Amino acid sequence: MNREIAELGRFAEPTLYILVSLSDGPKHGYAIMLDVEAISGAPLGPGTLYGALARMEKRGLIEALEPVDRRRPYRITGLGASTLRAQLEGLAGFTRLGLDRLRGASR
Amino acid sequence: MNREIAELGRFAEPTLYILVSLSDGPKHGYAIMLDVEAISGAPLGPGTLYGALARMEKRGLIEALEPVDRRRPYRITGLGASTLRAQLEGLAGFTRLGLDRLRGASR
DNA sequence: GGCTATATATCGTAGTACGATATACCGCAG
DNA sequence: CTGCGGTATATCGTACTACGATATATAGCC
Repeated sequence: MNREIAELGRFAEPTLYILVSLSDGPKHGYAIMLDVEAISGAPLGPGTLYGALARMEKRGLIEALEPVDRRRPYRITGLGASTLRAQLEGLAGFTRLGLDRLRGASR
Repeated sequence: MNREIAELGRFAEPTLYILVSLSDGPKHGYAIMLDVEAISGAPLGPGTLYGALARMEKRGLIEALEPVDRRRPYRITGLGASTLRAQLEGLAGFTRLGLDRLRGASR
């Protein structure tokens, strides 16, 4: 049986990682990069991060706080938190279903 | 407090849904479409499906079986199954962490 | 014979991830 | 005091992808 593991390409979906990172409390971009890399294993480069942050702010998922020194912190909004919760619960159900099926509990 | 929920754009990531669908047993494209729509709620159109199937076969995650009538069934490979398991376990850990942080259990 | 469901396939567009690159400041070792 | 590595933000370009729209063909049914 094959024990190799392939990458699924673009599954990273930085938005969810960033939201989870910010659900811990406000952070600035560079801190989010380090946090996401710590919890996901995969590095989150600036090209991915700042594009995602701009999009998320435009959508009202996060909001920018007053800059401190060179840092531009972001905070998760109510919409961001409820969206994150809904997405995570959906994902949790999906992973449960998937793992059940893999265990052959379909019949 | 805002109770709205926003869509996260492209998070659907059909690859995982297709792998979960096939972990139930071999299926042909149209059956996968119906199955994925049933378990995810969101419809999976042919444009997304067949492109993803071709990519997945090229990557060795699934393999094509002998066509029966007009149906072209696919089966998940060993690599596909171990990849799916690893991805789901990673996702399960991530959702747990995220929901814990949302509950404020970080300290 | 026409409508709906089954079934696969392709094209185009818009959007996105991500590496690469650039800039600037800070602390510190040498 | 100079160079280097870490901190911090920003942008550009490329390649990839999701997904709606469209096309085609068959089978069953009313």
